[in-house]
Amino acid sequence: MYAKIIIEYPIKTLDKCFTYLVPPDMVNDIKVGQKVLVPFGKGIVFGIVLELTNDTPEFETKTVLRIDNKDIYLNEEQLELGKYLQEKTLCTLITAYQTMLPSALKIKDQRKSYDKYETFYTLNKSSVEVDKYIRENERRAKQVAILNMLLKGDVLKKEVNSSSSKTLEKLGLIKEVKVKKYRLNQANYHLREELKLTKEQEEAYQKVELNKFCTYLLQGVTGSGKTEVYMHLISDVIKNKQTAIVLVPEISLTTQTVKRFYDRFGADVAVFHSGLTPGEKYDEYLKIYQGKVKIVVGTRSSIFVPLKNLGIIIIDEEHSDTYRQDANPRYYAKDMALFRAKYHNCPLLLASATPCLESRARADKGVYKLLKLTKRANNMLLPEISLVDMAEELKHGNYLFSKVLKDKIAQRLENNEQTILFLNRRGFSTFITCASCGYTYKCPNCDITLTYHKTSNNLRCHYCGYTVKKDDVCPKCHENSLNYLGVGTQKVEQMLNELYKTARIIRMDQDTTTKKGSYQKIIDDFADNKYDILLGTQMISKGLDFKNVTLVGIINADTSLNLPDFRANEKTFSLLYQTAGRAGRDKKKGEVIIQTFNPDNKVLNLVKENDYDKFYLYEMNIRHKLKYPPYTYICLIVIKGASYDDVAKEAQNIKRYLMPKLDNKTIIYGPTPASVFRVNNIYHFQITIKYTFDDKLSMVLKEIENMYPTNKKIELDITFNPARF
DNA sequence: AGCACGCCGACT
DNA sequence: GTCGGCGTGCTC
Repeated sequence: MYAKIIIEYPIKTLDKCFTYLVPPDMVNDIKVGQKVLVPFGKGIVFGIVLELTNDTPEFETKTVLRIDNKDIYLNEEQLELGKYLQEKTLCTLITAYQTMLPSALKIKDQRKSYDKYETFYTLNKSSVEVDKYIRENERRAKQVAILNMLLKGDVLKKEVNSSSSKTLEKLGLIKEVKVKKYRLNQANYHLREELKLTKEQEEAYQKVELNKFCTYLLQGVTGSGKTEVYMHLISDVIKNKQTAIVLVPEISLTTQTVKRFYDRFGADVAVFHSGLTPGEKYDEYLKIYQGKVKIVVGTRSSIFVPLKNLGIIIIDEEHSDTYRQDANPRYYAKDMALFRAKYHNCPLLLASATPCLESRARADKGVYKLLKLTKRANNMLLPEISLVDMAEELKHGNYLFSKVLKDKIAQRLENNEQTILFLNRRGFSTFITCASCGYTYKCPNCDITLTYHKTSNNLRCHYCGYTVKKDDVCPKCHENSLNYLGVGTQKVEQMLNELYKTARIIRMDQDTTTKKGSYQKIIDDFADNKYDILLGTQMISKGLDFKNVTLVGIINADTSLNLPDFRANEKTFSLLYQTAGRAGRDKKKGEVIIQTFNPDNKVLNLVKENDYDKFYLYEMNIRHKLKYPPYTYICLIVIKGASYDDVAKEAQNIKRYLMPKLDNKTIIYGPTPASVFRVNNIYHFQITIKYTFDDKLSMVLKEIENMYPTNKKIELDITFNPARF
């Protein structure tokens, strides 16, 4: 018997099978998907068995040395999924499989075992015999005590370890047993009954057909109770003896959701995310692998968990960027979800208050089934939203806080109600804004914000390469206020403290949430009314549910609007819409104040109207005109290297190579300096490909990748459907 | 990735 | 004349 094996090195030239002889004594044990040790070149490497065959190869073979872990291997679905991942991202197959495994099971991991055991004492004789011994040895109090404990159940050895226990062991009355210990203690939960669905929820729930593949898009306004719909569906799935995956954008931002899953399904739930230690992840993986849990709630990589009999896959906040991995392999969890849902012939449910345009467009075309929740549960009212012109406020000396926002905050303090203030953090790229009127430079061709390049003092569009010189004064208001300074949360916090001396303010940003659990503490404390004002960045916009918050203030709405990204509108709408949704989640109606230098901006006015569908139609129109997704697909090639000249030259070469080989409807932009042009002295250029249909693309890109195999001067990164470019 | 083979420059 | 630079090519 021979085994076809891929080996551990993630190198393009090694991305193929090598054939090894399976020694006779291994024939019964070896399985496809197992990790094995094989001689390779001068050394010994790990590999994964992809195929077993009895055909004798025409060349000399070496022999498989041993199976690394007989019991844990990739099942048939995982092997298929890996191939799909490879196809989708152009990574090596071994990288694909590595990506699917927890680090403890990754091939390079040298540790022998992550298994932990605990030793218990258990009775080794019948209770009758033990009773007899107790009666005959009443004087031996210690021994009797131990035996009495053991009659009630097994006891941890270390709790009773003594000369007495050793004696009992020698007498054969008790014995040691080793039990696998799971690192994660089961979370505390209080099982709760299912809530009754509202009429709308019930309708959505009824429309999802189990045991049949179909993608659904559940579009529900903030507070409409999407989670409750998931629960009911999962409940049915469990009754069918099937399993479920729920993807959430970021565990730490969704603790409230996760808790609800525990409270509803208890020990059937496993949580999977990057915050777990390798050992914890290994344990959770094992539980899933052995079928001990039925529901996995987790972040992006959880889409790979080896649950069998999937009955439903749910992607919560489906518009979130976190479902795209921005390191190799650059996969999109949604693609993987689609594959698995098809494989198991089960529904895939995408859900969001603000679906990404691609999803919503597919729902419009009937590719996805659209389910809508238009009302908040418990008859909560949607908040009232108003825009404030900061250029006007600035004239009256109101910097950072408008008069109306200041007044409203004061009002809440008086009424013992809470306020959330949202500070739109700026991105990593530098763009120029006029501090007095809010003007930003835009590309006339691509309608995106121009990026500032300090060295040449000009502004460039990194989509098409359009360049202009930076003016000394603002071209719109002629003030000398063009700058690229942002405001930090600390500065805002300081100002708040000065404005409201007695208010209890808590800040939540990267600085205050790095410690484990600190995020949760802030959330809990705020929920307990220990603070009046919560000031934060992006991380406060999602999923939080505070009953007493009646005011949400958005300090600087424009920042995300000006991101040099064709999705800037979509991001802004989604962010502001979701943030606004934090207000008025109980009886009291909420209010939202959005501060902006662009009060006439269409997107902001659509946020004000609180109407996703209107925004969708507006934005689709723009996307259509400029040929952006969902009307096209985007593929991004980033060319990286230490030498500016080499990178620029090779980028040109790649473009020249691509031009004649692609479909004539496919458009190639660039090469242009990437939005982040220089990082650690590595220069980045990018080529953008816009296509609607191009069956040659994938093949041509593979050719290009092969043109730079071991060339250390140039590195390529290819991303399909990038989050931004 | 690692390692061998191989063909040109500055050294005891 | 040799030692060693890293470009190229192979690994079942």
